[in-house]
Amino acid sequence: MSGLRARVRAELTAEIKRLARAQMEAQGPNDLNLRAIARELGMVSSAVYRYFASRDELLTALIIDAYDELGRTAEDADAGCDPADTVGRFVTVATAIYRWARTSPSQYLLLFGTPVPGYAAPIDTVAAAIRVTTVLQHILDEAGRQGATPAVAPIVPPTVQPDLATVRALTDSTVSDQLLLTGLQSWTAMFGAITFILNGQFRNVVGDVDALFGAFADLLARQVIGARHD
Amino acid sequence: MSGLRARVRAELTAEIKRLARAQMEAQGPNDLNLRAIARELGMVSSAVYRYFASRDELLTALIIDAYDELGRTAEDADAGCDPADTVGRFVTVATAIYRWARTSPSQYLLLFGTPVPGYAAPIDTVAAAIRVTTVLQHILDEAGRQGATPAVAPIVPPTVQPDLATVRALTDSTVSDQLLLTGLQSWTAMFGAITFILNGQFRNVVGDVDALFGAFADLLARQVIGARHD
DNA sequence: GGCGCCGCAAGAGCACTGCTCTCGTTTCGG
DNA sequence: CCGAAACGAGAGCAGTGCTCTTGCGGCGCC
Repeated sequence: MSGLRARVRAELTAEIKRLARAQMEAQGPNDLNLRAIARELGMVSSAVYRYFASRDELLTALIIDAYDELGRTAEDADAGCDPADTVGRFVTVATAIYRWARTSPSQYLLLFGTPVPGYAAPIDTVAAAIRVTTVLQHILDEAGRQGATPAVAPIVPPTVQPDLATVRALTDSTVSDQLLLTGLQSWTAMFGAITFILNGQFRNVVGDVDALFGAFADLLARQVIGARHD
Repeated sequence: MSGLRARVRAELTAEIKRLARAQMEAQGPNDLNLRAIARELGMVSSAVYRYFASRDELLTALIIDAYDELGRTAEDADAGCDPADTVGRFVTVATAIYRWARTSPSQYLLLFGTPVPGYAAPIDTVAAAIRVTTVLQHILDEAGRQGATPAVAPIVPPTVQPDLATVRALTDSTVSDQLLLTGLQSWTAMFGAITFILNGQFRNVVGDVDALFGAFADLLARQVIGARHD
């Protein structure tokens, strides 16, 4: 096992993914071109199929890698924070996610952009996707333990209560329905803002989008963790 | 002018767009297939180019139409509201937008999904895009006139103040920077939530996404229009 | 060590795409 | 009424994802 052949294979697999990422970064996340990758590798297109059975399979591998990078980015950012400062943690993690998204927009859009046509995310991606939300949820858990209450109390629809319960179970926390629902809202708002900025939806409207996102992140954190009564 | 030929041309143009929309709805917004449209029309592919010079031009036309539909949807929803009930107006408009997005997801994603590769939205689309935001801004203006204040006061970065000023000028309103920034945040949060739901990001997490969105909309409205001191 | 198997790259080829060009025909407007 | 413009058909070009066959090379087993 682990002969020369296996090593070469691993290297080539990584190289293909690297080139694929570079290509997406250069010309949008949607037109991943197997033949161009093969060309850059000095191979013929059919040879690439020895490493990835199809374009979708390569895409899946890239998605998993991206989820992992995103998760690691969030974890690293959170690790450098004062654990008790939940507002600071949220802002720090949000900023780190935003920076990563700006650095490699095509990878971010691979995860949160429009899914490619006919592509159904395999189960493999789910595990990788949980990582970043776990970080966010841990912050929420800590806030809950500190007795935090959202600035505006949401109305929790009865039909989503079971869903909240399963989400809560992921980190076996004890946050209230209201805090959890507000947290969910803030997370989608954060990812939504990043997607908006990346897609250029604020073009010709807001110049300093970095500052805008910073203001959003701060606002979101304080909307979720509004008051603390012990 | 307006001879038989012109009428046939207008009809065929509309028919091409109709088929394009149907095709997108059937198999994702990204693979708009000119040849398939020509086939369904009983024409040869080159004939379609008499009506749209390129795939991008057809796409642009569809985008403008979609922005118009979205704007009209928002306007109609707002028209049926008590003008003074700003929270109710926001929730009503948001719900109408959400319903439209669920009805024709590919059209919504055409506007708020990942832009197609290499496609730069022409100026024509900008005018159409303003319509829906104008509705939302009018609601915010009314709230401002009533002396509303956001539930959590945002920190307004100095660099975005001029941007806020230009946004404010669009409806020559007098809302405060804080209210306007919070409004901007709520709008991106709303569109972000819809995009999340449409992209299936909540799959296997939340079952009743309709109820979830309703809760989000209500929460957002009350976060923006928090207190009123006259 | 040798041998057979399997991984590998190459090349041709299929069905498809967006788009261009040419060529008769039809329709409109001065 | 007649030339110009608009139109549809068809062939064709360059490109795509993917398949199949054909040799060549490293690998493990006896």
